[in-house]
Amino acid sequence: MKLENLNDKQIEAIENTEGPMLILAGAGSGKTRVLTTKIAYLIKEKNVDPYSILAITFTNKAANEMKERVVNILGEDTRKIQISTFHSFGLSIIKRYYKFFDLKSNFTIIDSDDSLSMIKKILKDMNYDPKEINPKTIRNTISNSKNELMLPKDLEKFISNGNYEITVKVYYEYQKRLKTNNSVDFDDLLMLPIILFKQNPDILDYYQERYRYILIDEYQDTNEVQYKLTKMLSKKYQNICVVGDPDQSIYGFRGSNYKNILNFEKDYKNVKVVLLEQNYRSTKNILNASNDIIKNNKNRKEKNLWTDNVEGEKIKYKRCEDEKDEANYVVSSIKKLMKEKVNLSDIAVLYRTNAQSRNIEEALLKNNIPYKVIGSFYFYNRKEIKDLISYLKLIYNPSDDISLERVINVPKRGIGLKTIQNIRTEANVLDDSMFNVISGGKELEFKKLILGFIDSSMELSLTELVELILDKTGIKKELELEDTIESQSRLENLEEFKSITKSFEDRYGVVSLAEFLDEISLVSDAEEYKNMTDVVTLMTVHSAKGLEFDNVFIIGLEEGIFPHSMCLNIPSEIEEERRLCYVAFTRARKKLTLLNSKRRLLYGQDNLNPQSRFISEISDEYLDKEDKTIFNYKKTIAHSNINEDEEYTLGEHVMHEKYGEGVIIGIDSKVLTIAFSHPHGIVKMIKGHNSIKKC
DNA sequence: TGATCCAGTTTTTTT
DNA sequence: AACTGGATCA
Repeated sequence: MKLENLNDKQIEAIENTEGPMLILAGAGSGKTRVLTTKIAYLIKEKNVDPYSILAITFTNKAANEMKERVVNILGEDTRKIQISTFHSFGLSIIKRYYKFFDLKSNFTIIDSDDSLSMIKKILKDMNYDPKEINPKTIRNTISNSKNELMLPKDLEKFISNGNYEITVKVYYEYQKRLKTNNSVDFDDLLMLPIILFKQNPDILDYYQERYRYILIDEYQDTNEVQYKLTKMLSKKYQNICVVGDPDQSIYGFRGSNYKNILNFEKDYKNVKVVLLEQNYRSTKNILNASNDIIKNNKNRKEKNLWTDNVEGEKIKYKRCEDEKDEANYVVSSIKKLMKEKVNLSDIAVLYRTNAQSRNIEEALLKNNIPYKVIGSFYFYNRKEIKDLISYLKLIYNPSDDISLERVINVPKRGIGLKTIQNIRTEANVLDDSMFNVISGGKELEFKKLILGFIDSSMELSLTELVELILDKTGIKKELELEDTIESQSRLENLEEFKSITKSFEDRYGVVSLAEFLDEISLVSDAEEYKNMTDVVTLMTVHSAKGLEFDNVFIIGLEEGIFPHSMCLNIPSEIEEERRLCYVAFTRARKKLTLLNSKRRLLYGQDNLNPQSRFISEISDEYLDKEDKTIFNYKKTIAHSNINEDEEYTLGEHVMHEKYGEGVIIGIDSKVLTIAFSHPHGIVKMIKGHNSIKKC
């Protein structure tokens, strides 16, 4: 196997396959390439069975990409190789040993929203006032405990005050309810395997024997449980290769500890350390500015990231008047790039908080520039989607009380709070699921409906099942009758969900409900299923980790936004914000544009934020502050040639210059929703734009 | 039971 | 500004 186009350090990292290895890989240093090549090298040169390799990545997306790359090098039969996130790896273990945890094989995973509503209900049942006891705090404490491997009885030992006592009580009850619901929460996916291994050395031994070669990506973002799991698995053969960059540790709020990577050399004996310090991604200007920022962190191991790339353009910095102005500046810059024939897929807009996407979205919409927003909230958190998923979960796991309560009266069936309460109490008394104790009334109708779905699910495809649910429950009919803009958009979302199940089936062949539910519980991002080709990407800096783009815009670089106001007074958190900023900067290959605004409407209030300290940390020689662009909002609208008088009707056919023929399925005061054929799908456009013609 | 209204709260980042 | 939850009334 030829190791071409790799530098000495990279080759060293690849060829040393035995024993513990630490790869300190700076941003853009070809880390993913090294990892995939190393996996290929193990299989091809060292005759390691792909079955014996375990590779852990941070996101499912990264896992899929890595798998594709390995399959590309070595062929289809390496597809069985275990490349996944910690969470899905944990799930695979629990699936295999579900009996040990007192679960049934059809257990489901509850998300953190469901955890929260479960905790709220527990507090209510225990007669605590949610104003005095914050359910979120309790959820976080429970989550943190699990990430520290503490069960209720362990937490009990730490009781120091009244609130803690309540937390412990809730924790006990929470665990009990998870069990009657036949479900696990997110943190269980990591904690349960460790409990299993601790109590069953033979099972641990099986996994140790099986996974003789372990590779962990983004090691700087591992938390305590993940650290323990890694350590247990690698103990026997010590062929553990971890990759990471302490400067890119950005998940401290979730319990990640960058010290795990700093301590790696103490944790294992005879560690081989390889430093990847050549950056292949960014221009000198971008890299130098990034270095300028990160060197302000006190708590840091000095490193020297360099590049042979061109000096490149200076980094643009624009201080705007307000957030609208900021969004319009971004859009006008994108238009300029479009004129230079830049692909939209080479452009990303990054921000600190999800809420910031809105202004950008509006501006892009007005100017008819296609985009996608990466982030879970936008899709899976919508009511109609959550309802639909709850139906699916309930069909798969009828013990899932959370899902049952969610949909038992959706659409309205005249089953009120009182009835639900009665069922809940009875279930509690009998220590059974709500579904099982239903025996009469309108509830029985509902139960029969679900039982019917369970029958149908045996012979229908996933998409057909979804269709059936929307139909038989009356969800579809209700929304159609409502016939408002709101209900239209809900219907569209449900259509989109079907296209997700469809593409899921296309991709993996016939899939079971189990597989699909697992996947969407772990892959929170609907965007991963769409193949939108040439669109601008909008996302938080956190989601951008591991990605790269030719052109990057970072918006909201203000004190209070980035760094976030919650962190301003805590030095360690400011350092994390700085690492986050470093991650944002190093996503850019060629062109980086920084923005902020003097005034910003936030939580209904006008805020005057000074420029971010991170901008002040960049040496002037890399910055271009003198932006001469005179930007006029009105001018852009005129420029995009909008004929506001154009009238439309629902169902009308139109022709788009890029997407071809489409049907109007929604009309707003200013915006049209148009369904185009695959792969474009449903697109929103401003009325009367000259790119659409009636036909 | 369900619709509506009002008051109070909230917003960091995510597998 | 937007969303939640609770209270009130039909």
